[in-house]
Amino acid sequence: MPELPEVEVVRRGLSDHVVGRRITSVEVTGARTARRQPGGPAEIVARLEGRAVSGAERRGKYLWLTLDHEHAAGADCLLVHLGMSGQMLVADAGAPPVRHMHARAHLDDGTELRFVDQRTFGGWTVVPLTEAADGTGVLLPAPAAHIAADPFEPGFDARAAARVIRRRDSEIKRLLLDQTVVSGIGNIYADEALWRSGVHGRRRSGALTLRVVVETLQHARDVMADALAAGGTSFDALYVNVNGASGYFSRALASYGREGEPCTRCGTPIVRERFMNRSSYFCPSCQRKR
DNA sequence: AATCGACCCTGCTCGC
DNA sequence: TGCGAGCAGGGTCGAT
Repeated sequence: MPELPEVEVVRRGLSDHVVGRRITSVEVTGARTARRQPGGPAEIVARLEGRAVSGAERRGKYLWLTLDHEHAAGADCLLVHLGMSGQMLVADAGAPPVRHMHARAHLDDGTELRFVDQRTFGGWTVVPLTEAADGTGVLLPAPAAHIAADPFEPGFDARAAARVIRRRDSEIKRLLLDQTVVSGIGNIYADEALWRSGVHGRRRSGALTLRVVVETLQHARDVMADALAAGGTSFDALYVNVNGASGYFSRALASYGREGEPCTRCGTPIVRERFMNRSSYFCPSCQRKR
């Protein structure tokens, strides 16, 4: 479900409703939710109980809550990945349980933070913070230290990312989706960015000019900014995650999900193609393979 | 070393 | 109405 804009909406909600709270007790019932945690569910519980949440951070699609600590060297965090269907919900204590809830943390203000995930590709881990592998000096959760900067970060360099893309030998869409090249872009926004720049997703990256790749990355940033502006508006105080972009999806997407509908630029019907075990949508007239 | 396809899950919709 | 196929915005892992 979530690409960068949706994860950012969740982060903002956590910042408003969870940061500053202390975790009083934790339950982790989903084995798959804890599958990345050495020590499993019990380790997550042990390392969260009694801790205060000091911040809500994000890089790309990776989200984490920083935890209070006595010594800088021991800084750690609750790393959350939403996968395809994960939600972080804030509910009043005693609110009825919901289906697919795999973990929850009771907070000292009488609310509880829930992790709900139908397809179970998401997860929680409590991990140390380390410096990013890209040399920006940003602190990242250790398992996400290899993730590249996302287009919204001050340190993001579109030209540098474009040079990496051109140096690699693969299809441009595949590289846009590679979180170690540029993070935050998923299947929808990759298609939208490629539509905006008029590039077919199967073009080999090395065959594109630097300028076109830079433009595509800028389009990715712009389309995600548009989605964030649209999705960030409808916000329910009780729910941290609000499927923020649903209104945006129905109206503003130019290519994704529009198979058979006319391209808004030229009128040619949008085509859907199988790509990496998912779908790609593009305009066969505006976006030529060669 | 880098690239690519298979795979991990559940639930919903669609066509027969 | 029932049933299988296909699809869904994620990442990881092993084979090449």
